[in-house]
Amino acid sequence: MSHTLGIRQAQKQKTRQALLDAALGLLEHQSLSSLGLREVTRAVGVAPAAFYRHFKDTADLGVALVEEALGSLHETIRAAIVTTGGSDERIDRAVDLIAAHVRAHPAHVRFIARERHGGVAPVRAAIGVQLRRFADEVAEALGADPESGGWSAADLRMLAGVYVDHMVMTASAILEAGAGADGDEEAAARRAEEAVLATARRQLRLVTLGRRHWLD
Amino acid sequence: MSHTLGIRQAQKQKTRQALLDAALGLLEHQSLSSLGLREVTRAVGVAPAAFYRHFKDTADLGVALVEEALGSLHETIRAAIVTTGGSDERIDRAVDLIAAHVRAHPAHVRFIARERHGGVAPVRAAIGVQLRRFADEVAEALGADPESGGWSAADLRMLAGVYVDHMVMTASAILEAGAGADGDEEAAARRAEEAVLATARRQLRLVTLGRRHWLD
DNA sequence: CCACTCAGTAAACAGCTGTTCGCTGATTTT
DNA sequence: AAAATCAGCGAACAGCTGTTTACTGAGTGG
Repeated sequence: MSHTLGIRQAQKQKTRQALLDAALGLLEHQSLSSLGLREVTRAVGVAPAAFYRHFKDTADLGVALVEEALGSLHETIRAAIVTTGGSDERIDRAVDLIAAHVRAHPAHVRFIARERHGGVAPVRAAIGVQLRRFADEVAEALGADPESGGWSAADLRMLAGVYVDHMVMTASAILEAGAGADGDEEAAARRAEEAVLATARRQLRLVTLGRRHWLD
Repeated sequence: MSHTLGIRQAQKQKTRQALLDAALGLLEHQSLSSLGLREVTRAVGVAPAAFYRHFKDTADLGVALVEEALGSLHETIRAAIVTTGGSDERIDRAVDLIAAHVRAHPAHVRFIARERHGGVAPVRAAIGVQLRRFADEVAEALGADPESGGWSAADLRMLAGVYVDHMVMTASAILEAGAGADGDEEAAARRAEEAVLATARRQLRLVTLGRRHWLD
């Protein structure tokens, strides 16, 4: 789509991506707040000073990770939104999409869940902005649904917030379920994950029922 | 209620509490994962080595903080549970209780929200256990409610989970609302907090509606 | 072809970290 | 009154941290 960037810029972006990937890996067992610059460069195999060619901070790197992580989530959300059919089918599909997303990008999901309320203010803010954007998008889609006739914009926004929050919580819960029995008991992990999905479906059904009787 | 402990043990517990308080203060702007042992002792005005007389780790200190923070929350939850009256009154009271709790223990709420998905495994586990305990308690109370006739134990547990999760999320949102416009604009902070509370009430009303029509 | 740009290097800086050691002196126990 | 306990101290340890510096050498554009 664009100017094939020179081999120099290509190499630079490759290193940048390597830094992001290494950081994401290191963040599996710690918070961004304690991620060291040297730690990241060491994992990539690059001099500490090279870090400054790409980011000014580990917080800066964190913000870049937010873009990456929520960029992929955005596609999943759009896919869930455009789903048609009865409410049960839509719920099943939404939960399946979330589960698939967690399976495809576990580190991204962990990062968002961990840093959403984390100790690094710019990262928290970036996540907040994006999630609010998602909620606006969902609210707009809900407004287009004939089932939402008579709903105020504020109520639609409130409902959308419930859906987005529930999605993030569910994604994190799926992750925990997989990590809890990891190692020798893969079957137990599968069962725990299925239990999380079943609960998530029931919770969505509860919300959908409330939605249906909102205007009484 | 107990043996008046000697002046030695009293002094020890005083130092221990000072360490906990100092840590809680330092955790306003960072995650437990990056909290240093020396940092805490320096804030208290005590030698680094003294730390080991009370905790073996900062993770260990974190677990102690979980007990403290969720101990106070537990009382608030019990107060919310025993509330009687129509559903709207119960919702208003529950939201008011949460708001009061956040005002009384902001650092505790921040700690729990931050470390619930944080980078320190033992602390995450401790929070998970306690929140699950709270949910069980809520589920039991819901089961005693005549409005829950015909509900399965699993469904009651699912509903309780929604309530507990929503409470934690709301508490954290109240905190953010207060911090967002802090400093020169106290009026704006009040308005932002009231908006959060209004949304929380509507969300609870939505869930209550779903609950009422669950058995259709 | 040649001047220039600039991603990544190696070294050095002061300052921080967790942990261990033997010690002190007030409190407790015998 | 003598003996034992033990919370807190101060010093030392190796190893880590972020940041700056002058540098190299491959890639670029006129």
